Amino acid sequence: MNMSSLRKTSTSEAEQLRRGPWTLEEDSLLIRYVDRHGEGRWNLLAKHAGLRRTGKSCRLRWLNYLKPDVKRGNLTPQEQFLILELHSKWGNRWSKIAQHLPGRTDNEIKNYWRTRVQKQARHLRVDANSVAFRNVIRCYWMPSLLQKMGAQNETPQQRQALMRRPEQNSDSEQCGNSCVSSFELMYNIAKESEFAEYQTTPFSVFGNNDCNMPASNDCYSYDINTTRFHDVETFNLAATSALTEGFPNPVDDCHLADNDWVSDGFADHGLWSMGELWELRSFH
DNA sequence: AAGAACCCCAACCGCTGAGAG
DNA sequence: CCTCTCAGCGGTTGGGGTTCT
Repeated sequence: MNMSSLRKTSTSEAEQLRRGPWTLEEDSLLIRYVDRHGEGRWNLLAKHAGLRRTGKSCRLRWLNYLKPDVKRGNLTPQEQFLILELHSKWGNRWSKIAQHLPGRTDNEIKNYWRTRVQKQARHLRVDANSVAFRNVIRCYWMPSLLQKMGAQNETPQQRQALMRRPEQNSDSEQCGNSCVSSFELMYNIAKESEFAEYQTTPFSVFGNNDCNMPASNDCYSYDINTTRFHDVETFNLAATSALTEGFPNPVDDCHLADNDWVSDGFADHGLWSMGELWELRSFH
Protein backbone atom coordinates (compact mmCIF):
# COMPACT_ATOMS: atom_id res chain seq x y z
CA MET A 1 0.00 0.00 0.00
CA ASN A 2 1.60 3.25 -1.07
CA MET A 3 1.39 6.54 0.76
CA SER A 4 -1.26 8.10 -1.43
CA SER A 5 -3.64 5.22 -0.87
CA LEU A 6 -2.95 5.42 2.88
CA ARG A 7 -3.83 9.07 2.85
CA LYS A 8 -6.94 8.38 0.86
CA THR A 9 -8.05 5.75 3.34
CA SER A 10 -7.48 7.89 6.38
CA THR A 11 -9.18 10.85 4.78
CA SER A 12 -12.27 8.88 3.92
CA GLU A 13 -12.33 7.43 7.42
CA ALA A 14 -12.12 10.90 8.85
CA GLU A 15 -14.95 12.00 6.63
CA GLN A 16 -17.10 9.20 7.95
CA LEU A 17 -16.54 10.06 11.58
CA ARG A 18 -19.53 11.48 13.33
CA ARG A 19 -19.36 14.48 15.61
CA GLY A 20 -21.74 16.35 17.83
CA PRO A 21 -24.45 15.03 20.13
CA TRP A 22 -24.77 11.30 20.58
CA THR A 23 -27.89 9.50 19.45
CA LEU A 24 -29.74 6.89 21.50
CA GLU A 25 -28.60 4.26 19.08
CA GLU A 26 -24.95 5.20 19.50
CA ASP A 27 -25.36 5.22 23.26
CA SER A 28 -26.81 1.74 23.31
CA LEU A 29 -24.08 0.45 21.02
CA LEU A 30 -21.46 1.82 23.34
CA ILE A 31 -23.16 0.51 26.48
CA ARG A 32 -23.59 -2.93 24.99
CA TYR A 33 -19.97 -3.08 23.89
CA VAL A 34 -18.59 -1.98 27.25
CA ASP A 35 -20.87 -4.45 29.02
CA ARG A 36 -19.38 -7.26 27.01
CA HIS A 37 -15.78 -6.23 26.69
CA GLY A 38 -15.11 -3.69 29.39
CA GLU A 39 -13.62 -0.22 29.18
CA GLY A 40 -10.34 0.77 27.58
CA ARG A 41 -8.74 0.51 24.14
CA TRP A 42 -11.15 3.13 22.99
CA ASN A 43 -10.05 3.37 19.39
CA LEU A 44 -10.50 -0.37 18.94
CA LEU A 45 -13.77 -0.19 20.80
CA ALA A 46 -15.06 2.51 18.48
CA LYS A 47 -14.20 0.39 15.47
CA HIS A 48 -15.51 -2.92 16.76
CA ALA A 49 -18.66 -1.51 18.23
CA GLY A 50 -19.58 -0.08 14.88
CA LEU A 51 -19.44 3.47 16.13
CA ARG A 52 -18.34 6.08 13.67
CA ARG A 53 -16.71 8.05 16.43
CA THR A 54 -13.17 8.61 17.60
CA GLY A 55 -11.98 6.57 20.54
CA LYS A 56 -11.65 9.81 22.40
CA SER A 57 -15.25 10.68 21.83
CA CYS A 58 -16.38 7.23 22.99
CA ARG A 59 -14.30 7.44 26.12
CA LEU A 60 -15.68 10.85 26.98
CA ARG A 61 -19.25 9.82 26.36
CA TRP A 62 -18.85 6.77 28.54
CA LEU A 63 -17.05 8.43 31.42
CA ASN A 64 -19.12 11.59 31.53
CA TYR A 65 -22.54 10.28 30.73
CA LEU A 66 -23.15 6.60 30.23
CA LYS A 67 -21.16 5.00 33.02
CA PRO A 68 -23.68 3.58 35.50
CA ASP A 69 -22.27 5.29 38.57
CA VAL A 70 -22.34 8.76 37.06
CA LYS A 71 -24.46 10.91 39.35
CA ARG A 72 -26.80 13.34 37.73
CA GLY A 73 -28.49 16.45 39.04
CA ASN A 74 -27.35 19.45 41.02
CA LEU A 75 -24.34 19.32 43.23
CA THR A 76 -25.23 19.09 46.89
CA PRO A 77 -23.89 21.69 49.34
CA GLN A 78 -21.55 18.98 50.63
CA GLU A 79 -20.19 18.43 47.16
CA GLN A 80 -19.86 22.15 46.52
CA PHE A 81 -18.03 22.53 49.80
CA LEU A 82 -15.64 19.78 48.88
CA ILE A 83 -14.97 21.29 45.48
CA LEU A 84 -14.15 24.66 46.98
CA GLU A 85 -11.92 23.10 49.58
CA LEU A 86 -10.08 20.80 47.21
CA HIS A 87 -9.69 23.48 44.58
CA SER A 88 -8.05 25.71 47.16
CA LYS A 89 -5.58 22.90 47.73
CA TRP A 90 -4.96 21.67 44.24
CA GLY A 91 -6.14 24.34 41.84
CA ASN A 92 -7.57 23.26 38.50
CA ARG A 93 -6.76 19.61 39.00
CA TRP A 94 -10.28 18.62 38.03
CA SER A 95 -9.61 14.96 37.68
CA LYS A 96 -7.97 14.78 41.08
CA ILE A 97 -10.83 16.68 42.66
CA ALA A 98 -13.36 14.44 40.94
CA GLN A 99 -11.77 11.40 42.53
CA HIS A 100 -13.03 12.67 45.86
CA LEU A 101 -16.58 13.16 44.65
CA PRO A 102 -17.98 9.74 43.84
CA GLY A 103 -20.16 9.78 40.75
CA ARG A 104 -19.10 13.25 39.69
CA THR A 105 -16.92 13.76 36.66
CA ASP A 106 -14.04 16.12 36.16
CA ASN A 107 -16.03 17.75 33.38
CA GLU A 108 -18.93 18.43 35.70
CA ILE A 109 -16.70 19.92 38.36
CA LYS A 110 -14.90 22.02 35.80
CA ASN A 111 -18.22 23.29 34.52
CA TYR A 112 -19.36 24.06 38.03
CA TRP A 113 -16.23 26.07 38.67
CA ARG A 114 -16.53 28.00 35.46
CA THR A 115 -20.22 28.71 35.52
CA ARG A 116 -20.74 29.29 39.25
CA VAL A 117 -17.54 30.15 40.99
CA GLN A 118 -15.89 32.19 38.26
CA LYS A 119 -19.16 33.97 37.71
CA GLN A 120 -19.14 35.17 41.29
CA ALA A 121 -15.59 36.41 40.82
CA ARG A 122 -16.61 38.29 37.70
CA HIS A 123 -19.47 39.92 39.54
CA LEU A 124 -17.14 41.00 42.29
CA ARG A 125 -14.65 42.15 39.71
CA VAL A 126 -11.83 40.11 41.06
CA ASP A 127 -9.74 37.40 39.60
CA ALA A 128 -11.04 33.97 40.54
CA ASN A 129 -7.53 32.88 41.40
CA SER A 130 -6.68 35.93 43.47
CA VAL A 131 -5.94 35.67 47.15
CA ALA A 132 -8.82 38.02 47.82
CA PHE A 133 -11.40 35.87 46.10
CA ARG A 134 -10.09 32.71 47.67
CA ASN A 135 -10.48 34.35 51.03
CA VAL A 136 -14.04 35.30 50.18
CA ILE A 137 -14.69 31.68 49.37
CA ARG A 138 -13.16 30.48 52.59
CA CYS A 139 -14.52 33.08 54.94
CA TYR A 140 -17.87 33.61 53.34
CA TRP A 141 -19.02 31.07 50.87
CA MET A 142 -17.88 27.94 52.65
CA PRO A 143 -19.45 28.87 55.97
CA SER A 144 -22.62 29.58 54.04
CA LEU A 145 -22.48 26.11 52.54
CA LEU A 146 -21.77 24.69 55.92
CA GLN A 147 -24.93 26.28 57.19
CA LYS A 148 -26.84 24.64 54.38
CA MET A 149 -25.28 21.31 55.05
CA GLY A 150 -26.33 21.35 58.61
CA ALA A 151 -23.41 21.52 60.94
CA GLN A 152 -24.24 18.22 62.58
CA ASN A 153 -23.28 16.43 59.42
CA GLU A 154 -19.88 17.94 58.91
CA THR A 155 -16.85 15.76 58.71
CA PRO A 156 -13.71 16.39 60.74
CA GLN A 157 -11.98 17.46 57.51
CA GLN A 158 -14.65 20.01 56.78
CA ARG A 159 -14.43 21.41 60.26
CA GLN A 160 -10.67 21.53 60.00
CA ALA A 161 -10.91 23.20 56.63
CA LEU A 162 -13.12 25.93 57.98
CA MET A 163 -10.87 26.50 60.94
CA ARG A 164 -7.86 27.01 58.73
CA ARG A 165 -6.67 30.53 58.32
CA PRO A 166 -7.22 32.18 54.98
CA GLU A 167 -4.31 32.59 52.69
CA GLN A 168 -1.94 35.34 53.57
CA ASN A 169 -1.36 38.02 51.05
CA SER A 170 2.35 38.40 51.26
CA ASP A 171 2.33 41.76 49.54
CA SER A 172 -0.17 43.61 51.58
CA GLU A 173 -0.30 41.41 54.65
CA GLN A 174 -3.98 42.01 54.82
CA CYS A 175 -4.91 38.91 56.72
CA GLY A 176 -4.23 38.74 60.36
CA ASN A 177 -4.56 36.31 63.17
CA SER A 178 -8.05 37.36 64.07
CA CYS A 179 -9.33 35.54 61.03
CA VAL A 180 -9.14 32.36 62.97
CA SER A 181 -11.61 33.59 65.48
CA SER A 182 -14.03 34.56 62.73
CA PHE A 183 -13.96 31.05 61.37
CA GLU A 184 -14.63 29.67 64.76
CA LEU A 185 -17.39 32.18 65.12
CA MET A 186 -19.06 31.31 61.85
CA TYR A 187 -18.57 27.68 62.50
CA ASN A 188 -20.13 27.94 65.91
CA ILE A 189 -23.01 29.92 64.54
CA ALA A 190 -23.63 27.31 61.92
CA LYS A 191 -23.29 24.61 64.47
CA GLU A 192 -25.13 26.06 67.39
CA SER A 193 -28.09 27.50 65.62
CA GLU A 194 -30.14 27.52 68.77
CA PHE A 195 -28.54 30.84 69.64
CA ALA A 196 -30.36 33.68 68.02
CA GLU A 197 -27.87 36.40 68.69
CA TYR A 198 -24.19 36.67 69.28
CA GLN A 199 -21.94 39.22 70.87
CA THR A 200 -18.37 39.27 69.78
CA THR A 201 -15.40 41.17 71.11
CA PRO A 202 -13.89 42.11 68.82
CA PHE A 203 -15.15 40.93 65.45
CA SER A 204 -12.54 41.81 62.94
CA VAL A 205 -12.60 39.21 60.31
CA PHE A 206 -9.19 39.53 58.81
CA GLY A 207 -7.65 41.96 61.20
CA ASN A 208 -7.38 44.26 58.25
CA ASN A 209 -6.66 47.68 59.56
CA ASP A 210 -7.56 49.29 56.27
CA CYS A 211 -11.16 48.37 56.59
CA ASN A 212 -12.22 51.30 58.74
CA MET A 213 -14.42 48.98 60.66
CA PRO A 214 -15.38 49.28 64.27
CA ALA A 215 -12.68 47.56 66.21
CA SER A 216 -14.62 46.16 69.06
CA ASN A 217 -17.96 45.23 70.51
CA ASP A 218 -19.54 44.66 67.14
CA CYS A 219 -22.69 42.66 67.33
CA TYR A 220 -24.78 40.93 64.76
CA SER A 221 -27.86 38.85 64.71
CA TYR A 222 -28.52 35.49 63.29
CA ASP A 223 -32.04 34.79 62.19
CA ILE A 224 -32.95 31.38 63.40
CA ASN A 225 -35.94 31.21 61.07
CA THR A 226 -34.11 32.03 57.91
CA THR A 227 -30.76 30.72 59.16
CA ARG A 228 -29.29 33.94 57.87
CA PHE A 229 -27.25 36.74 59.27
CA HIS A 230 -28.78 40.15 59.50
CA ASP A 231 -27.77 43.72 60.05
CA VAL A 232 -24.48 45.40 60.62
CA GLU A 233 -21.35 44.39 58.88
CA THR A 234 -21.35 40.72 59.57
CA PHE A 235 -21.09 39.61 56.00
CA ASN A 236 -19.49 42.48 54.28
CA LEU A 237 -16.73 42.44 56.82
CA ALA A 238 -15.57 39.10 55.66
CA ALA A 239 -16.02 39.60 52.00
CA THR A 240 -14.96 43.19 51.72
CA SER A 241 -11.84 42.74 53.74
CA ALA A 242 -10.81 40.04 51.41
CA LEU A 243 -11.83 42.04 48.41
CA THR A 244 -10.12 45.27 49.31
CA GLU A 245 -7.21 44.52 47.03
CA GLY A 246 -9.52 43.57 44.20
CA PHE A 247 -11.52 46.77 44.10
CA PRO A 248 -9.22 49.40 42.81
CA ASN A 249 -11.56 52.29 43.18
CA PRO A 250 -14.58 52.34 45.45
CA VAL A 251 -16.11 55.12 43.41
CA ASP A 252 -16.00 53.00 40.30
CA ASP A 253 -17.76 50.30 42.13
CA CYS A 254 -20.71 52.52 42.75
CA HIS A 255 -21.61 51.50 39.24
CA LEU A 256 -22.36 48.15 40.67
CA ALA A 257 -25.59 49.63 41.87
CA ASP A 258 -26.66 49.84 38.26
CA ASN A 259 -25.71 46.33 37.48
CA ASP A 260 -27.98 43.42 37.92
CA TRP A 261 -25.57 41.06 39.50
CA VAL A 262 -27.44 41.02 42.76
CA SER A 263 -30.61 39.94 41.17
CA ASP A 264 -29.21 37.40 38.81
CA GLY A 265 -27.47 34.11 39.24
CA PHE A 266 -25.56 35.15 42.30
CA ALA A 267 -28.65 34.67 44.36
CA ASP A 268 -30.28 32.19 42.07
CA HIS A 269 -27.88 29.52 43.06
CA GLY A 270 -28.88 29.91 46.63
CA LEU A 271 -25.45 30.66 47.91
CA TRP A 272 -26.03 34.00 49.50
CA SER A 273 -29.25 35.75 50.32
CA MET A 274 -30.22 38.99 48.67
CA GLY A 275 -29.55 40.80 51.92
CA GLU A 276 -26.08 39.43 52.14
CA LEU A 277 -25.37 40.39 48.59
CA TRP A 278 -26.69 43.84 49.09
CA GLU A 279 -24.51 44.33 52.12
CA LEU A 280 -21.51 42.98 50.33
CA ARG A 281 -22.08 45.21 47.38
CA SER A 282 -23.15 48.35 49.16
CA PHE A 283 -20.10 48.36 51.35
CA HIS A 284 -18.02 49.35 48.36
C1' DA B 1 -44.97 37.70 20.97
C1' DA B 2 -40.44 37.97 19.43
C1' DG B 3 -35.80 38.88 19.33
C1' DA B 4 -31.69 39.50 22.25
C1' DA B 5 -28.93 38.20 25.86
C1' DC B 6 -27.49 35.00 28.93
C1' DC B 7 -26.56 30.45 31.03
C1' DC B 8 -25.36 25.73 31.25
C1' DC B 9 -23.25 21.68 29.91
C1' DA B 10 -22.00 18.08 26.53
C1' DA B 11 -18.60 17.57 23.42
C1' DC B 12 -14.47 18.81 21.11
C1' DC B 13 -9.54 20.26 20.83
C1' DG B 14 -4.75 20.43 21.85
C1' DC B 15 -1.33 18.94 24.67
C1' DT B 16 1.31 15.72 27.60
C1' DG B 17 3.05 11.48 29.50
C1' DA B 18 3.36 6.52 29.46
C1' DG B 19 4.30 2.45 27.24
C1' DA B 20 5.19 -0.60 23.38
C1' DG B 21 7.86 -1.82 19.46
C1' DC C 1 16.98 6.63 21.60
C1' DC C 2 13.07 7.39 18.36
C1' DT C 3 8.48 6.99 16.79
C1' DC C 4 3.88 5.89 17.24
C1' DT C 5 -0.36 5.05 19.66
C1' DC C 6 -3.29 5.61 23.33
C1' DA C 7 -5.27 7.43 27.57
C1' DG C 8 -6.04 11.18 30.20
C1' DC C 9 -6.18 16.02 31.42
C1' DG C 10 -7.50 20.85 31.26
C1' DG C 11 -9.17 24.57 28.26
C1' DT C 12 -12.57 25.99 25.05
C1' DT C 13 -16.63 26.04 22.17
C1' DG C 14 -21.27 25.72 20.41
C1' DG C 15 -25.97 24.76 20.71
C1' DG C 16 -30.15 24.33 23.17
C1' DG C 17 -32.82 26.12 26.77
C1' DT C 18 -34.18 29.94 29.65
C1' DT C 19 -34.75 34.62 30.96
C1' DC C 20 -34.95 39.33 29.90
C1' DT C 21 -36.41 43.42 27.40
